[in-house]
Amino acid sequence: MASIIEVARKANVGIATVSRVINNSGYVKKETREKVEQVIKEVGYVPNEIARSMTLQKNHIVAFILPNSTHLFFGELLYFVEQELFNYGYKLMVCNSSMQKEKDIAYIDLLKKNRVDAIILLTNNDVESYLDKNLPILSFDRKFDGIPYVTSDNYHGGELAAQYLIKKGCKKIMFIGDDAQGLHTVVKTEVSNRRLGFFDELKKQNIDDVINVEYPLGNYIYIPEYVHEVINSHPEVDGIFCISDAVAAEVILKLEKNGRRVPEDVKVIGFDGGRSFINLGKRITSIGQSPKLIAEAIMATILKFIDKKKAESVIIPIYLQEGDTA
Amino acid sequence: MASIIEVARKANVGIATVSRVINNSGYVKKETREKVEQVIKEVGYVPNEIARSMTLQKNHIVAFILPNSTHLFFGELLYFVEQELFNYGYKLMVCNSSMQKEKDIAYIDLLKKNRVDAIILLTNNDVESYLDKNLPILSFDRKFDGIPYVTSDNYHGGELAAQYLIKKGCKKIMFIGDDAQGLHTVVKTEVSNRRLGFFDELKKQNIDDVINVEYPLGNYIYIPEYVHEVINSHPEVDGIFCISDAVAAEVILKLEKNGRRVPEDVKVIGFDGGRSFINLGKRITSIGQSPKLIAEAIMATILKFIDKKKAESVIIPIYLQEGDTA
DNA sequence: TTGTAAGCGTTATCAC
DNA sequence: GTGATAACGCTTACAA
Repeated sequence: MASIIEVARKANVGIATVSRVINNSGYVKKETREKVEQVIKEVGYVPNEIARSMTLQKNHIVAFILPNSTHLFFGELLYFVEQELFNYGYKLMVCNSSMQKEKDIAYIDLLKKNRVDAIILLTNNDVESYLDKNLPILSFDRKFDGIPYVTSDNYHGGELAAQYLIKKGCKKIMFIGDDAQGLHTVVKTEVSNRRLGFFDELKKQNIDDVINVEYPLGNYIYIPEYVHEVINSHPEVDGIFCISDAVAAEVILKLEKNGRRVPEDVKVIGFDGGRSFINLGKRITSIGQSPKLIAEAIMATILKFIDKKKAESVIIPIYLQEGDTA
Repeated sequence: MASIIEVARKANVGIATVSRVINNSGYVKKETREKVEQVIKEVGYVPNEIARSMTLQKNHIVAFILPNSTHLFFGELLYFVEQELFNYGYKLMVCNSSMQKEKDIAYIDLLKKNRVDAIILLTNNDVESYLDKNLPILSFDRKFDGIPYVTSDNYHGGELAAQYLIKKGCKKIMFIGDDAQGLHTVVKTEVSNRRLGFFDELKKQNIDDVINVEYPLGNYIYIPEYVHEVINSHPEVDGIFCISDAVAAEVILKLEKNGRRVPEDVKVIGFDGGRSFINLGKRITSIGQSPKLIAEAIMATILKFIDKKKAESVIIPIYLQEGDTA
């Protein structure tokens, strides 16, 4: 494949001139430029980004490490992140960890070697010790020491969920989630604030007797069997807040299988929003996160990294998304 | 950041020796190796992949250009492709074209500059003239001149759909799809074989009077309003094959809104399978494609590119996935 | 076993 | 305006 040297030779100019032409930098006489451009076309020259990255110490690649791009919300976030990056001339490398800590780590190592311009990290694993503080890493939904993060306003989301269930007349309330604030898992995630906001708001409204069902993090979708048993053993419950729409969907399915109508008998509200509306059944009432706003905040953080400015953590507003289940 | 030279100096060896150590290549005396490894740890040296790519003319990056990673089937395919690549030591760059031809082209250009080791192309746009035949490009579901492709056995899928509807007793049958074989769109896709196999099989079973509803490709999800009108104007139809599960979902929703029960009054069968099962309503009966098998075939093709062997096109088997709608 | 040096394809500095 | 040339960090003959 033709290199800049070949172009320079055929155009009877120095390589610096060719470089100036392709980058539109510095002064080049009009005729020289035209001559060079013609040769470029003739030999089908395409600049080599790898060599460019080498000199510039910058490859315009950003990596996104996430548990699973097929998870509806994560996948949507991925899409918007890619759009933002494209608009700013960056490419996206996708790294599915499949929830495995070893894969998180393998990817972090890999990306260090690849000198990517930034890493977006979305994980529930305790990888703090692998995170170089002066590497351009930002995290979504997780706090790691010295690493800026972007997250939705999970606490307020919890409050909204509580308010909504109460407004709808629920008396006996339950929370179901795979998040454990250190009880079962090591890492404390921002997601646990959903539960905190929810419980705080209930207390504020004088509801203390709330059933809290937590279980160790799995694959974000399926719920351990015993959780369903717990639900069944509480027929008095008439309002449930689930940590995600995926969990809400599972819960609703089981409730209806056991003859309890949603929302007539039990109201269920989830978290995430967006695409949970695209399905053949009920639309899940949910606390919505905006993947677009989140992607924009992530991009802004990355640009700060690139400008060598200090990046602050950001909290993105959430909203209630009314559906058919609460 | 420390380079190989710094390590060499501090370990009192040549850079070639350091290179041998980090790549486990060639002979290195045990003590020398240990000394070098110790220095590497001390200075926190991480090999620079960019420089490595430069020398090796190979960057271990594969790019996947696709319309939209949030599309359920595409997203799932993306996930499996990434897994395959990871297992073989390759990284994945994701390029969402959002169905826009200009973005397809922009990405193809970008990837030429980046000298990626392979490009997986999934598009409905006519980008043939931008496809360098000696570039390592493979396509999914589309035939481009001189480019190997991987696709599901769409034709047989169509046949299966026909057989199933007939078996279920359907008499008046309709096909709905956004694929146009040149009627509306420029590119002939492999997907059009779904329709061909379907019609051929019906004819074989002496059903000739089939209603064919086609419309220009949109975003894979929403259907033009007039299609719904066509459906309504044919109350005699009792079996519908839709080009995808996304389309089937739309169709089922509208049918039920208009008081026609699925599958009691009308049986509907889609195409894609897999995740359409995860929702709060009926599971769509579908002709399933296996993203895992497809990803494996794609990986095999990429390995052929890398080995400079000739890559043949591959057709992946499909299967019937019974659900609640037919 | 190990070290030297060429080469990979750019950009940028500095003369001219 | 333009052209040498160093530098980026690595791999790999080739020599020792």
